[in-house]
Amino acid sequence: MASLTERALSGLTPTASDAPAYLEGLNPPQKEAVLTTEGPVLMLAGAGTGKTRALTTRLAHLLISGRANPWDLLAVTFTNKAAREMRERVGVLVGDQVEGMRWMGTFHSVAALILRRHAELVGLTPAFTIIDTDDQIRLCKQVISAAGVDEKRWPGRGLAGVLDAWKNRGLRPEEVPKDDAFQFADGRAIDLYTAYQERLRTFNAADFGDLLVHNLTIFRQETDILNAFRRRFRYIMVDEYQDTNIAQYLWLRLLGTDDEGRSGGNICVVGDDDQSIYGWRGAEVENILRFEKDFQGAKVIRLEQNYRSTGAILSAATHIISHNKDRLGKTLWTDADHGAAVTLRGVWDAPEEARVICDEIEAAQVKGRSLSDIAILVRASFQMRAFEERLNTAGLPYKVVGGPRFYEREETRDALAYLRLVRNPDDDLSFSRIINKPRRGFGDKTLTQLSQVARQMGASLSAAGAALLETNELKGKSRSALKEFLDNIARWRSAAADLAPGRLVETVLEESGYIAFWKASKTAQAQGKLENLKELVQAAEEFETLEGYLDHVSLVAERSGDTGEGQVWLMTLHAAKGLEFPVVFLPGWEEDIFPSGRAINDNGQVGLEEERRLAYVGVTRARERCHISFAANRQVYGRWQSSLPSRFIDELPEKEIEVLSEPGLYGVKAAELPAYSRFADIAADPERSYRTPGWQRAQRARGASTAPALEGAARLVASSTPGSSPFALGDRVFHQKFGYGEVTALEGNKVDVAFEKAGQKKVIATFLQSADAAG
DNA sequence: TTTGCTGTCGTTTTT
DNA sequence: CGACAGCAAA
Repeated sequence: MASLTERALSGLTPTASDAPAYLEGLNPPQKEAVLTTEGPVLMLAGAGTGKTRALTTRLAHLLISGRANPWDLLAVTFTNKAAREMRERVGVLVGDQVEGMRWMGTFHSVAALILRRHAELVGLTPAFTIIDTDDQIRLCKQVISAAGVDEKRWPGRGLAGVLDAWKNRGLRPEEVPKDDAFQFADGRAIDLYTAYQERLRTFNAADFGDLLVHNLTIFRQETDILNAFRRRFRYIMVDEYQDTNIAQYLWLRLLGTDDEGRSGGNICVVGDDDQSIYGWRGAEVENILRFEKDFQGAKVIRLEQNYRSTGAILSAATHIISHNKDRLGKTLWTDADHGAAVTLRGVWDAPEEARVICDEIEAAQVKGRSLSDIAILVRASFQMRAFEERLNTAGLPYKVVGGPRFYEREETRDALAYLRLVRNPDDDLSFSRIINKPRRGFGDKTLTQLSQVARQMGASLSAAGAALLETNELKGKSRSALKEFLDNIARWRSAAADLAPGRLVETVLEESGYIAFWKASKTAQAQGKLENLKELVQAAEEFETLEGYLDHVSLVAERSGDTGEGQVWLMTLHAAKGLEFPVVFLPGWEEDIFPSGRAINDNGQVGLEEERRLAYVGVTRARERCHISFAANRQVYGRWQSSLPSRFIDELPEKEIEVLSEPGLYGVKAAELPAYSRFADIAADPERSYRTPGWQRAQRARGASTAPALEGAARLVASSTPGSSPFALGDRVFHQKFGYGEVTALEGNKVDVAFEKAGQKKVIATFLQSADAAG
């Protein structure tokens, strides 16, 4: 008897004319991914292969074919943005039904939903508060100090990191391997974890990691609850599976299993092992590499046809990623034209890199390219400064993606603390945040006193405060301030039942004097903060309950966004994942920057492979044009350093690359890296490099400013044997940034120089002149 | 309470 | 170098 899948797949045969319209235009693997509804499915979707389309069509197919009700579909993503996009696109296919998909959201929002239903099983009430990273760190500090651990040596942030890592692995305090205790505070880390969890429980709060870990606890303890969810979630979809951490993986394994515990549920995970770039925050590439073993009978479907990039760009990306070892393996291909070559350019330093790129952007704009078609993707945010400066001078509007978000701002967090305290008077973190904000004469000293009382009583700050008011211990201003504060909270609390969230927020902010506090403030940011508070009230007006609103803010609230229309995009490579742009600039391809020296230092080969995936992600963002560049000198922490071109540059396919650099820069690594000498040849060929528009533009742009040193260097290399240095031990030399020095060692094209001012450095011979010539 | 000094440290970031 | 935290002094 034909399985549902087989019957569904029969719709693919040419004779069937009644294939549903939503399948039209899908390629065969995409169709297969949509129609293979039963059993575990791993959809390996390369960059730009129409993953989201397949995924949303699959959801639509499950609904339209009547296999699942909207409210029984579990569909999880990592970001709210991805969840929203999925919702929109499924909505286009299925209409109103999408409204009923309440289990479509981020891992955290779905886990929070489940936890609210069963909070009491982990010692919380359904109204528990979700605390953010900042509160987490503050709480860690408190725990550290309460435990008498040296706060100098063991900062709160460090503990928060350790706890996060454990929670990412799904570990409760009693489950942490004993040896791991030495990751922090000389072996006391697990005790601190226990104390931290106890305090969270007394506040009736959970941090982000807890949402998942508590879910695991509930599922494991209460089989009935787990089975109820298993029956409900007959179909599960997971986006970006390569980014899941262990806790999320365990969560999915529990849910994606049938009642009898067989790992054969209808779970469909979508991802790309080549785009796993979040190992450093707990993601386990292993999860996706292991999927076929974890879920018996899993079907692997590869989406390999790329609809985004030109052949040249794809070839560059494929070459780079092929240097990684642990891969499931995919071969991307395209019907698109080969397109323009990927360009590679070496420049003198970061400011020049920014200048050259901005010149190209201006040139593209003149040719009618919209600025919002162009993106500059950097490895680390410190690289952005040079670009921002240059974009400003050039008068090019730009939009930085990333940075602090709305709910992370001081005023938002203060306002939220008031609301949380209204909902949950035992929320000590919120209490201590706002008890003296605005200033009420209840300062740190009194707060410490109150904390001690609270600890002795085993009660929250609010409760301890109320008890303290019964006695005569507090006097004067601090007493009246505390009384007024607690009375206010109680009054708002009783008012909360009858007031809409928007009205409540307004009332609280007005009556607490918080608004007045900023109105009276003379700081430059005060006006903006008041506007943000208004925005906060407006946002609250869209919600029916305070709970719904607070969850929205802690789990869903997003960056203040504008569209970036007519602006150049500037962001990190991480932030660019999932996006695409017609024109992409990838600056800073230098050793230590990209690949990041720290990634390799901390994680060796694994770290390097993740960096390489990041390079792959970067290149595959480009649709039409991709421009890679590197600088020979860079200021790091205020010191000039010479840098070597990234090893990833050697992993590019030569024939796809157009070298636009000044020829002098291509002596750079000839000695070490074979690819380099070949690039050097290309660069030395006037047909290939000197006549390119980029070269000519660079010539023009350079003008007279930095020219002498560079051309000096170029001349020098031209007259020397490639790959060897023209200097001898003891030569007195001059370097543009480091000044005068003496050669102390020679190693191929690299020279050790004792500089008079800058000290001992290893530099590239190309950038040295003999001191006489410079003199 | 604000100001200013010193010291530290320095990827990537979502929830 | 520069951001920021923590702390001492006014």
